[in-house]
Amino acid sequence: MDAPTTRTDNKASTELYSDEELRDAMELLFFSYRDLIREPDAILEEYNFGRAHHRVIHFVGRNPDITVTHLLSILRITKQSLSRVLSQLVRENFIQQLEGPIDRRQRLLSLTQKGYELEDDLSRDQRNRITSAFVRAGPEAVNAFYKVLLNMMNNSEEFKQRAGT
Amino acid sequence: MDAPTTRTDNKASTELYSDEELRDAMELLFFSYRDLIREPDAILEEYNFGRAHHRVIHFVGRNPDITVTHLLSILRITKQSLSRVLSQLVRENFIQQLEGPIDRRQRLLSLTQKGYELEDDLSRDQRNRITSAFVRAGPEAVNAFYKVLLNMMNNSEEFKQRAGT
DNA sequence: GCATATATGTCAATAACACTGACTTAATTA
DNA sequence: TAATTAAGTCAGTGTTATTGACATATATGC
Repeated sequence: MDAPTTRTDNKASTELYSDEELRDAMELLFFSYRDLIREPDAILEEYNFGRAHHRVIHFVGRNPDITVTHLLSILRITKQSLSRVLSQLVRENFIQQLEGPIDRRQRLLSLTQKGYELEDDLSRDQRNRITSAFVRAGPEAVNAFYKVLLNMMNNSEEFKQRAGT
Repeated sequence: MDAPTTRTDNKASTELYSDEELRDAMELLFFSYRDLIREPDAILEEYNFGRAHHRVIHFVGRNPDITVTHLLSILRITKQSLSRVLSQLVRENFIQQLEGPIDRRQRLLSLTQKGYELEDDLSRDQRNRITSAFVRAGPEAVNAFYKVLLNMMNNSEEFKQRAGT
């Protein structure tokens, strides 16, 4: 490698994981993420939808009767950004908005039958991919996979709590 | 869950991994990916760069003397999309282009000293995150993590070959 | 040596998805 | 009643991608 010393200056070759190994891990995440969204991307195109629509469909599907505010906090986008996507999904009857029974300002979001069907379609290849990856790697590997990713992210406690239900 | 039957119709509760478990895995990837790019995103902003610049810096850093064509095939974007980002990075002296010694049409790309410094900066938090996730999960978990992600992606053989060098 | 193919770069128009800022409306809460 | 909250809208902007059409220099096949 003809990289200058700043790069190869690895602090210590005695360290557990080399910088290059860590960069490998990052690429692995990059490539597997890319391959995971490839098929849904193709399906979305048929509807003239984009990834933003997929994310909304996914999180509304997993959190029936979610409020707009809560959805915004998960997606971490602005109201205006969500608006375009969400109003399209409502207009085309993939998502329905119901007035909150307690707080009538709220518009509780949920998937319609049509929305569930699209979600099923969009996630099919992803579920197949993950299943086959889990099966091929074995059950201990699945736990390890969860452990590593949870350690990588910020609010892992919150996630575990949600996923545990 | 009050989802209609299309959703909860899980084919079989005897299956190894439930649809909800698989959707958990997808969210886990989504959230950890998002947290991984958070810090680099903030650094890029100081330079008025975006994620596209980061990707170029990363892959040029890992593949010194890469050709434009090869870089395009890794990134899977068009020449025109790369052009804007790459010419900026060259103009600001993060990347240098050298005429190919054999094929003089080629412009071999590599990071300058300044480019390596930026790459180091951008990847620091990511490397720290991954290291700590690996350490906390233990060495067997790291192998399992690789195994699962490799099984999820398309050209895993190609990746393993590259990463193995 | 000439025709063809390849590597790179550029101009122009368009689209998806995000942003900021400034408001409005309706309903809840202090 | 006043202030706050939930949701939505209008207008303008920026980044990153796209397609299509060309231009230039170099390499390669016959």
